[in-house]
Amino acid sequence: MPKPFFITTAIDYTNGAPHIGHAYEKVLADVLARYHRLKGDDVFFLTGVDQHGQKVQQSAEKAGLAPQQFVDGITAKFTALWEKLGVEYDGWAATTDQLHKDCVRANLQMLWDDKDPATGESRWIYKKSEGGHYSIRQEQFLTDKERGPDGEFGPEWQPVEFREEENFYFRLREHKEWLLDFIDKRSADGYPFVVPDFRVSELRNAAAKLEGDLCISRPASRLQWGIPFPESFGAGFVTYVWFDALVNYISFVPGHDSNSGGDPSSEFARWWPALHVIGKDIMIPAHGVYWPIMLKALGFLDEEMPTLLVHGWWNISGAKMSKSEGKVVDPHELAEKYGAEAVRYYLMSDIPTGKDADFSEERLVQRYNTDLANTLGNLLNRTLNMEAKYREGILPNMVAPKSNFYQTLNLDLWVETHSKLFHESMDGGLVNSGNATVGPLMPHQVNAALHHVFQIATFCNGLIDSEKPWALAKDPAQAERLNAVLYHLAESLRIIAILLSPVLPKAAHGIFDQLNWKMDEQGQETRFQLADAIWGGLPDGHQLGTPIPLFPRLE
RNA sequence: CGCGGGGUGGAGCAGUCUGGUAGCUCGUCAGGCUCAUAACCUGAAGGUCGUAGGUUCAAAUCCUACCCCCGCAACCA
Repeated sequence: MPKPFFITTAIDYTNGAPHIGHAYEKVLADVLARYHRLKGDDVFFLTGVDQHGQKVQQSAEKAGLAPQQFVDGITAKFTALWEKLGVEYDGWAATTDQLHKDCVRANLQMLWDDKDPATGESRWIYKKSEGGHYSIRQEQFLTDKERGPDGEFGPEWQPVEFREEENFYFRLREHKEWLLDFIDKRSADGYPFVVPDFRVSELRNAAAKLEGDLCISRPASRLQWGIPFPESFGAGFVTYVWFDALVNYISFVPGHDSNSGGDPSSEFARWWPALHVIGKDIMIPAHGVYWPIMLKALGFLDEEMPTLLVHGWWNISGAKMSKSEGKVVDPHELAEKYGAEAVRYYLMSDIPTGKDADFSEERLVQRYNTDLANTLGNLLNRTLNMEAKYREGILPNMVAPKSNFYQTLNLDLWVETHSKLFHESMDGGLVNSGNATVGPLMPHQVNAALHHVFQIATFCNGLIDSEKPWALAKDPAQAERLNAVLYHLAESLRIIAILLSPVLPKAAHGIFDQLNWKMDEQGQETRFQLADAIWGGLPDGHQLGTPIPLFPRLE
């Protein structure tokens, strides 16, 4: 029975075109999804777009379009980018989807109907009237905390007006202790709620300061572009964006019945809970505070809570990305210029998961040339050329160890060791080194995993130099040794390609093609599996393909 | 004393939880090789690990104080 793996990304706000940060998050999730597919897990990868809210409404008005028309246009830019970058999701969460709207409304209804017998009122949602200074820009009421040193509200809030409003509120405050206990419990269990774990303390501090409840409605008078509250709440209310957007993680899961709210079917339960890949800016408060409390309200148990994978940011020349200062990078343009695989490789290799990094086009080119063109591409090329030159492309029978030479190369051992390190970087957990346990290791470290794969390629390049196949070829007495060397190189490349395939799916297949290793001959229908990454996969007398530079150098 | 992250050879980083010859990629310099995408391999130079104390046989790593940089309002992952 394959293990289910449910992974989501933040859904992107359709108020502007995608930039490099959007691309990073989706590629990261895609790589993790592909890795789990490679392991043979059942994967459901959900991503999408957050289409409601005041800003969209305003932007649409400005553009002279109906809101749906406007978001459809922006949404198309996102889907086109994912296609270009090879982001292959299984579910598309668009918040204007009827399925989702039904789910949000069903959830609200369920929380509303969950009455406290003592009072006859909902245990989760209450209505109250509040007056105060309202920031139109922020879509929120302001408190004295937001006042500047001069006692006035700063330009970041303007325009501000006084306003009295009746709204629905979701109870957060009374669940603060539960949330803190939950966060602590998960950490104590060695399964932190937030990865990387240095963010746990940040979340904990924020949660400890939690006061007040969350306003989850907006009067239709000022916001039409949203999901209307169910009629039982009374007319004229639209759902606040986070109470709408977060629910996508439930509504688009297969088997979820939009009418059942928090009473999911068994297929839903099989997928749940998720690994939520999000940016550090939306951990507090949305995903780290609102979401677990919402899930608790909907009847999810502590052991059914998700995990947050919080990634860092790509800065532009040392500073935070900024649209207003023109500090943005267009991933579409980048992929046009260098190719999708180059962009994927750069985004995955040049940032430690969870931390920030500096984006640089020069670095992209450098990493491409060094790792992909020189180390790996050239290794493939020289290997196949030698095969063709010395053995007419036919791999000698080296499936089983046939000579002492085989034992002395140690390449199979090296491949095994670094494959293991590759998996440890991806999976995390407790890791043994020598006879001591040195874990727990943080999971999802794609950059480290890639490093280990390239260690194999580097070792192969070194082996070629020390074995000198061109010299062996001139000495008939060394035929056996040459056979062993050539077989080892081809076999290593095959395994490298499998390990690399989550990050570089197209290049991996390029390597398979050149090795002439075909899926149908291996009894595979759609994709290679991790199970194929064991030593000895290339059969006796295998005919290799023609060498073609796989990663032409960028200048 | 608001919160969090960071300060490690020329550049970018890992290592810090679990103290024990300071590691990786790039760059520089010198050699080697010729199967290969002017690619590949080997070696060298270069660091008092932000500062000052403390603990210890031993500190980049633990403790204390301090200094500096970044994020915590918007567009925005």
